[in-house]
Amino acid sequence: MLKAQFDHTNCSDCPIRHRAVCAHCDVDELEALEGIKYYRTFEAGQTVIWSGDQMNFVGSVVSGIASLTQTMEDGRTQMVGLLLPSDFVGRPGRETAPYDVLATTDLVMCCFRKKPFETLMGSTPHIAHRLLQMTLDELDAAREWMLVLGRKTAREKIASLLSIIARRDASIAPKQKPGPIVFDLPLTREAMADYLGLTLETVSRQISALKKEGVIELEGKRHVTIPDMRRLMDEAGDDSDGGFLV
Amino acid sequence: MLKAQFDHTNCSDCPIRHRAVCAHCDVDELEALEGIKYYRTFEAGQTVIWSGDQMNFVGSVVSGIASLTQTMEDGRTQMVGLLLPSDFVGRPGRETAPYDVLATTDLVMCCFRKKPFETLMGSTPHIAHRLLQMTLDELDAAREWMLVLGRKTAREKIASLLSIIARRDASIAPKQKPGPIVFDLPLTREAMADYLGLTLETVSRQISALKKEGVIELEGKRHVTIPDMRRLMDEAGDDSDGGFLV
DNA sequence: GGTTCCACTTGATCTCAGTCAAGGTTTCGT
DNA sequence: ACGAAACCTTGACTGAGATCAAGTGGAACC
Repeated sequence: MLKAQFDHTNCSDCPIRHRAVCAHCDVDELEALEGIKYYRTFEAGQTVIWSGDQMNFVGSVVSGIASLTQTMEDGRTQMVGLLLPSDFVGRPGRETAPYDVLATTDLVMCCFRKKPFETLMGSTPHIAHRLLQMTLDELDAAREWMLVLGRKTAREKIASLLSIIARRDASIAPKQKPGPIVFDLPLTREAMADYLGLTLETVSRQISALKKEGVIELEGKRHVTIPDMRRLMDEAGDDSDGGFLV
Repeated sequence: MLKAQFDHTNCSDCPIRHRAVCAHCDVDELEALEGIKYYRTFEAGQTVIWSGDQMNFVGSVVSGIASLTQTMEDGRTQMVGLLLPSDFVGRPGRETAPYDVLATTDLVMCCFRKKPFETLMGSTPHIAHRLLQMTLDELDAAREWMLVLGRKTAREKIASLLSIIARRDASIAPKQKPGPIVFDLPLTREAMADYLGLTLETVSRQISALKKEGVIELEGKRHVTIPDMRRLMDEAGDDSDGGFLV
């Protein structure tokens, strides 16, 4: 039994809550994964993969944040997804990347070579199922975000983003106290603007406004405290506190 | 061999290009599908399923158009997907619908009872694969649409929508001549506005403008001719004519 | 310790799309 | 044929967010 080599205690890099398909948590056929799994690290700002490039791996984020970004010829850009630790990247059965993947912060990814991974998927229906589930989740998140982009005001957009990051952060370090939520913004104002379909100036102004009105507290430019999560979510226009994730 | 009972000639309702998982095209285990497949029809404006409802079927659109819509408490709505003939609806492994499904026109759907369908999926990896592929396509389309919602001008949004409908229409009746493209708009101005994150007045104005400038021709309010597809796509800000579909 | 660079903030102004309002057309029921 | 209800168009005005521009604060690098 090879399992011992790959169990959680042997893999300090991977967080326990590895939602993605991963040797440590999901696959008994560990022999099949030996040699096709590897780690890659990126510095903040580096491009993981360019839109249109050959994509010969799939994988999941171990630490750091990556973004999926689309760009028009004239330079307008829209972030179409945010990859937080445990999120999966890649398209089984797709040759090229449909958008740029950028390391927003320093980034560690746990990758699998694509071909063998696909083979494994063919012989392990359980993985295909898992992947389908995850893709459906992503689709829901994308569609939820369409409502944000299409119908919310700048202020609501900012509040929506903050509450997503807060919730996501809390679930990774699930010390869910009833008290204030504290986290560091992993995105620059510009990255937030690209995610929200705004300009960085508008982002800055709205954050200042939320701060002045006490909805959030700021220490420096990135360290955020949310004294009352309920209030933030009201600002976001969300009714359901039902957990949609990025 | 039961196949004869279900082959294309026996199913006048279903279009040949049934992209979805369907007894006629994809499954040899036809016995398994007998009794779990049925047709439902809806009139324009009817609700197929409400957000939050129990969803006990999956299926695909045979004819007509359905929309996936999200609504905020204050009534703002955003369409998050358009279901054209051959598109799939439903969430294997999900209990409740995440958004409203509305019949935008008169609608015929080819449905499968969910439980047996899931069972079948478990025993037929081929279907799970197909479904994963389709979900990934939908995800790409949703993300492409995020760029439209977040970064395009009203004019570009209209042009984007028209070119999607035109392309989609052409692929269903693939008589792809190089000449002008002709089709009927399946959406009201209001529905277009909900899809594009605009108001119906703005939609109307932009369509009038495109008409005045000869980018499109209109006969009545719905019958559209596109004399030069290339020009429309320039207006949409799309560079790649690469086929992204709704 | 100063210079440089980068991320951010704030102000002034402009513009695109939203809002409010009125009127036109088509369709459908009686 | 008439009236009502959808659906669509157009105009005048308003306002949220974009654009342009100047300035602040902190970290890194000689």
